[in-house]
Amino acid sequence: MFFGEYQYKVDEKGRLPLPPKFRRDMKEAAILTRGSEKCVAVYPAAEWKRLADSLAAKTVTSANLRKLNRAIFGSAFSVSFDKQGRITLPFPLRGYAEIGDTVVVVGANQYVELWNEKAWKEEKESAEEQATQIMESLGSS
Amino acid sequence: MFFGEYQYKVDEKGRLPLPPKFRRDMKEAAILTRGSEKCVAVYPAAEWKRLADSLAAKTVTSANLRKLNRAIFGSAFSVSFDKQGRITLPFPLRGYAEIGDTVVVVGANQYVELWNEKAWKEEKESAEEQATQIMESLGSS
DNA sequence: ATAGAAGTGGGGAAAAGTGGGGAAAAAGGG
DNA sequence: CCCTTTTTCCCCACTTTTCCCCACTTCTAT
Repeated sequence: MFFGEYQYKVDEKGRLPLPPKFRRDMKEAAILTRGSEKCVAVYPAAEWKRLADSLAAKTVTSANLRKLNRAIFGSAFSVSFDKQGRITLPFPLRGYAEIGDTVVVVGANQYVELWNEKAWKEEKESAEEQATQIMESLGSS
Repeated sequence: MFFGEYQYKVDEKGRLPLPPKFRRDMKEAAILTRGSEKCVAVYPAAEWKRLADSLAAKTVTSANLRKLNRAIFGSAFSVSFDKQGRITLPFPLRGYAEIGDTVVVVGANQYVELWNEKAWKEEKESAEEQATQIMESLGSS
């Protein structure tokens, strides 16, 4: 389970550390992919496999399956940690989430998200605003 | 399992590299054929055999199946890697996918696709859109 | 105050990307 | 059928990028 919010620098080589607690749950490797919002999603290998399998199990037309494969696998990258516990952010993802020389690492229960500092601030505000409503509607079901 | 998105140059001789990780899963050779969308599909030999067998298993009476066979096998090329890990893109396929002097190599789980840069950008957007819908419907389960 | 852990930066070796030359093979014409 | 021309394939060389390792600084906890 991942939670908390951390800010780090991204160095000139595109490297960024993950919090030690997160690292331990990622073992040696992690899968990065595009998040639904403008961020990068980081999955532990096992969690990624679970997600990929559940998508593969979904019955869709073959044309849709191809599209789905492209969306899921096309933007996925496997990364490993160096001796300092850093990962290197692949260029396409870095561009997509518009991450410059700083990054916000956010725990999101089953996985982790990487955000542009400014984008995260905005998302956070809107999330806090809506969280109350969502929790109330959840409670009534 | 193939994933990720990589951009390479195609040199004057029609050669292009594949990512080292992909190469390792292709052993010595690969099969190229027309993709269903405007791209080139790259199969590892084993995966290609699986595909060919599954087609052979169907009853040959259907005219449509014969057409399919011609389309798939007629435009299939076996290619090998040179010492630098490159393949040579056969001219007919290069023309079909309209691949110029740059190419985008996309992992799509069981196989790999080669795209014209611009065409991939468009396909990617529509794939993302659709994937979001499917994933959200999955999320409720 | 000190020791350990974590964040940050950079240098060097190895791997990967890119381009081109030459030999062998194939194709074509006399 | 042989010779010439063209194409293909293999190999070599250079450049760029990546990865691994080391070192320094900062923060925290005892």
